[in-house]
Amino acid sequence: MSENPLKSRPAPRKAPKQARSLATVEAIVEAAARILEERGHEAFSTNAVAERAGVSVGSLYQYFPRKDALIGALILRETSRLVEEAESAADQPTGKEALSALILPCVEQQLRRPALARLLDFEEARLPLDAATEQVKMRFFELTRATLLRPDLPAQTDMDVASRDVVAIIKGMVDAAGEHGDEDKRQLARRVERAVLGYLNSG
Amino acid sequence: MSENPLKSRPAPRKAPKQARSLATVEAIVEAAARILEERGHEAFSTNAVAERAGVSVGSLYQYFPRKDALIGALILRETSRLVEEAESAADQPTGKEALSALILPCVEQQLRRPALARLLDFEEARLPLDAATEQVKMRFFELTRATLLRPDLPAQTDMDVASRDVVAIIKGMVDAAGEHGDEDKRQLARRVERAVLGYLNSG
DNA sequence: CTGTAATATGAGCGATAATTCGCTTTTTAC
DNA sequence: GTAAAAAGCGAATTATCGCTCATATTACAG
Repeated sequence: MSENPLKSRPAPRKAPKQARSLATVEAIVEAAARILEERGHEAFSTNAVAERAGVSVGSLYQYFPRKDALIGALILRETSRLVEEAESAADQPTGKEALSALILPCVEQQLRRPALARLLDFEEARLPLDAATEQVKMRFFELTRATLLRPDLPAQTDMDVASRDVVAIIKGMVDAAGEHGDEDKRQLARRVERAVLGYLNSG
Repeated sequence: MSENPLKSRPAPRKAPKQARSLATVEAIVEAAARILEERGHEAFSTNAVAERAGVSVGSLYQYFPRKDALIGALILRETSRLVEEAESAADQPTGKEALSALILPCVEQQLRRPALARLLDFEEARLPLDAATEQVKMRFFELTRATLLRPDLPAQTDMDVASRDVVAIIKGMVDAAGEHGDEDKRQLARRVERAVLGYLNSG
């Protein structure tokens, strides 16, 4: 009755218990990242990832139930890092500073590994995400929303729409910059702030 | 000497001469679009496209030298349509109206077939585009640039950067809207205009 | 030291899918 | 009508790749 008719459940594999296997899992995830960013989705095969990680395919399948789980793990890793850095927004004295503290991590994340960031952004829309990832994403949205509520920023009529728009503006500009190539971190961050503040002010 | 060692040339296949084959080519391209937007990259196989188009794989390969050429044709088709509609920007009396005339087609294109638009946008970065497509894309960029030069819009210090940013803001917001689902065309267009004007004004 | 649990291995199964090619059918030109 | 060109066909070829499993190695508890 609780079986899987066609599409199988998330199928949680073995969790690493010893230090050795923890290192294996990390190596696999990082290998997946490198293959994706260097050679794209096309070359992204489980065999390629295993080889690059210096382990066997069998080991890979002990910790990741299917190929897509690798991408899932990557999304979780990268999103968690972004949100951790963005948490500092909550501590800023003014809304304007909080906004900067929100934007800078996005810019840094994107410029650090542009190809990877862009690709994962796309996969995020395609893959069903697990609860943990969904929660981290939600947290970022909440941080944005709370920032827009700061008293020194112009009030918005619909906070949900405004939050989505702001996130979309950031994502769009930062993505384009990653595609275009060489960009100065500070300059880009300043331009994104300009765009977002411009949007908020003209509400 | 003029041979292809490993990666073959664009390999131009037969061009359709009769009405029958023209219809075949169109059916194939549209089938490719439908498979991509309905079932994603995963299900996008030449056999699936041929079947959906009601032709044989052999026929498909008479007009498209390889699988990717299907996506290339789709990108050209969609981009051309967008640019055609955006041409009206040049005829607008004011810069503000020209900006609207630039933004509206983007919004319409995206909301018409959101999944397809998003996917092609991603493929555009992955695939090497032919000269024709490159030229159409350039034309859109030029239209944007010319619009930003209108005297009633605030002057920008770096027109290239400003143009890229504006395109990025449009793309980002419109993409997010397509992902989010139900959106009102007019409302979305108005919000994008707000964002772009806000950006331009705070320069 | 020894038994057991954890971890690692990689050849190979089964499935899918890109592309070709010899052939048939349809259209056009005369 | 007929020959040649254009269009269409789809089984067969070839290759790749996701994933499993029977087996080997390593770590750890007592």
